[in-house]
Parts: sequence; structure tokens; C-alpha cells
Amino acid sequence: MSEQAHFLRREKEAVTIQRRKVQGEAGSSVEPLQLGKRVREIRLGRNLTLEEASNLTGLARSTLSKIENEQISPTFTAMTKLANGLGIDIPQLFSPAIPETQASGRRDITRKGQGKLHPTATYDHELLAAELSGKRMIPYRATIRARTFEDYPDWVRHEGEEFMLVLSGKVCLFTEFYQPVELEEGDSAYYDAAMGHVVTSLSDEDATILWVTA
Amino acid sequence: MSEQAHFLRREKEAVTIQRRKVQGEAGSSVEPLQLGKRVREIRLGRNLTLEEASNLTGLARSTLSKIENEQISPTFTAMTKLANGLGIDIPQLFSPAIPETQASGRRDITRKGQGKLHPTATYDHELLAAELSGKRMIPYRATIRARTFEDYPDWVRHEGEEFMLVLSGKVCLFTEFYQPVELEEGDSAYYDAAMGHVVTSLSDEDATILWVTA
DNA sequence: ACAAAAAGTTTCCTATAAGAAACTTTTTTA
DNA sequence: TAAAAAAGTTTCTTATAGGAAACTTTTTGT
Repeated sequence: MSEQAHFLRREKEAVTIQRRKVQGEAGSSVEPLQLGKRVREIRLGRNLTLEEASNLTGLARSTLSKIENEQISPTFTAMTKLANGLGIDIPQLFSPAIPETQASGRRDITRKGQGKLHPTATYDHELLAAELSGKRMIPYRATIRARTFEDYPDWVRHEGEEFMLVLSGKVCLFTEFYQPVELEEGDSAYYDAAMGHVVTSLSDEDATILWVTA
Repeated sequence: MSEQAHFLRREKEAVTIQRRKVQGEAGSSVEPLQLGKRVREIRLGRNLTLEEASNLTGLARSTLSKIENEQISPTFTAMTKLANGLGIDIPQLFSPAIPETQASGRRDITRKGQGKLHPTATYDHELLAAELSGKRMIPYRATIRARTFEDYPDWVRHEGEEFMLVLSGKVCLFTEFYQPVELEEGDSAYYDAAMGHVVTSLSDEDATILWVTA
């Protein structure tokens, strides 16, 4: 159902790619949630063949085909395999499909170092995508000053979930109920933000972190 | 998200953080999804008998019993009926059971390169925080192969919003309704995922991107 | 405690999901 | 183009889910 991504397509290859969609409309009205359609989108989005998807999920090629064509209603077991194998977000499969027409279109690009700044005592916050309001996620880059160990703050707590990725340096993540962990460049963490949390620097240089809050 | 303002505290509070519950490194193993147990909890929580639940969901009393006793793996259809009839939160059913002791918060650490891999033709997906399901955000690191310009896939579209940050290399972000943009290391973008989008590499080496979907 | 009713489980049968392999269609290669 | 390969679909079979009703256990009322 996706349109074709015409623009940057290079001639001969282009044709190849156009051919992908247009499977039977298969208007199975039984399931208002077009599970199969979505699974297919996800698989194709990852450029996988049924064969490859089969290997990843442990489900038979034919089974996948039938799921995608809405010929069967997969079991919980099958769906779990799907989710684990393809990295599918299950909740999404249970929500109503997005009408094509509703394709809205907000976009905001933030260049390196061009975010909106919020300097504070220990962290520096650089808000990304600050132009867009009403976002589901709030991304920002934080700079953790070197060795702020002694005077780091109390637990931070707030609604939602938080993801962080260490971009440089070495930090220590403290979260309530868990052991502190050291995180280096490339390491990431995901946690409930209602749980107390705090990050401190462990390196001689400042550490930078990408943070996304939902 | 009011997480600022906590930094001003000092010394004496520092102690606070030392004492936190000792708890093994979380969520690293795949726990059995105790679907049935959870369904039962929910039903009983609502003070419903199987008979009543049956009326609400349209599933047979016996079927419900078997689901709760983990004797069968319900189909997508059945799960939808369950969810609609009992107001069950599907994501929860797919998350590993949370031990009581850590009920107050979930956390998942993913080390660099240790995420769950999803190799595909053009991108490599490394799922982060893969142990946690039912998340509001799905973070992953993608490797965009060098010059995959010609054979990238069709528009990708899905529900939600997406944030991306270029970790290395140089890529081109195509989004429907907008001009393509070149993004280099440190640049980021935020957009509605229902809008067609695709990323290709522009550099000689592979590019890596952090992606977060909500 | 006893019956009766209600709640829950199991059995048995039918419908349907899952897998293997045959078959069809699409894409690639020469 | 034709032939081969790859991708996808369908068929056939087996395993298992879903529903009706019998059966068992628990609760309620006297």
C-alpha cells in the first residue's frame, strides 16, 4: 500500500522495486485490525523474504504467508515468535491501522550542536527537535560534567519511560531497585522514569548522552 | 517532563543513593510469559466469573479456562476478544512477568553491539532493550550499508513518531512531502512515521543511526 | 452437615492453525 | 527471450484451538 519512493530511484533498479506491493486487497473484513498487512509491511520494511523471516521467527514460510494474507489468525505463541524474530511491536498490531490519507507530515531536523540549550549546574541539556510541539518523545543531548560524583542530585522521577545512549565518555547510571551500572560509549539503557534515576560522569572528560523520554 | 531542578542538592543527599535495593541485573533472560496467569489475575481483579467473562468476550467458558490454565495458546482473534471484552492491556501480556520484588520499575541495559540483531539487505537492525516489551518507545541502532542508494525499499510507514540521530557516517533522509536532507554525525531528525520515510547511506563506510520509535 | 447452586475443569468433537512439500509467479541470468 | 533461481502461494496433513456439554470442585443457604 505504500506509494512508491520514486524520487531517488535509479532507472533499471527502479522497476524492480515497484513490483513489490499489490498483493490481493484481501478485504477480510473479519479482522478490523489488518494484522497481516502490517506484518508484511514490517517484513518488507526490513527487506526480508519469507524465507529469511521464517528463519528468524521459526515459523514456516507458508504460515507467514498465510498470516500476511489474513488467511489465518496466529496464536499467541506464533505472535510471540513473530515479535521476537522480527522485532515487531505487538501493541501496534492491536491498534487500528492508520488510514493512508491520514499521513500527516511533521518533520524537524536538528543539526549537531544546534539544539535549544538549557545549561544547568551539572548537566547541559540540548533539546532536539525543539520546533515540534506535542511530540510523544522528547529527545535531548545531555553533557554530564566530569566527576560530578560528589554532588549529584537526588533521585529524579517522573511519569513515562526513558531511553538513554552514551555518545561519549563513561557514566554511571543509578536506578532505584537496581545496582548502579557503568555505561560506556555505545551502551544504552531503558527504564521506567517513575523509578528514581540519576546519571553521573566517571570520566575525566565530560560525557555526552542522548536521552529520549516518552 | 520536569527533571531539572534536582541538581542543586549536594553532599548530604549523596548518601541517599548508596542504599538501593540489591537486585540482579535485570531482565536478561527470557521469562515465560505467563499469559494465563495474568489473564486470570485481570479477570479476578474485576470480580468476574468465567461465565461473565465469557459473555463479555464472546469466548466459551471452557476456552477461557484453558487459556488461564495455559492449556492452549489463544489466537490473535481470541486475544482481541479478550482485550476488548475485559479491557486487557495487550502489551502487558507480551512482557515477561515482572517479579514482585521489582514491580516498581523496569530497567534494561544493552551494551554496545549486544542488542538483538536483525540483519537485512540494506539495514542492519540492532534492537536495544529487547528484553523489555510493552515499551512506549522502540530504540534500535541501524547500520546503513554504504551506498545502498539503488536498492533501498519502498516508503516505510507506520503508526507513531520517530526520532533518529546519526551516530556515524553520512546519510540521506527522505521523507514524503519534504526535500531529502543530508545528515551527518550528530545531526538528528524527528518526524511522523505515518509519513513515508527512508534512509540511505551517502558515505563510503557504513553509517550508523540511532532510531527511536514511539 | 447436607443439598443445591455456582464456579471451574475436562472431555469430546469440530474448526482451524502450523508445517512440509508441491505448485505458481516473479525476478534474475545468460 | 528462455531457462534457472528465488519468492510467494496453495494444498495436504497433523496438531491444536474453540465451543458444547458432561463432570468436578467450591460456595451458599438452611
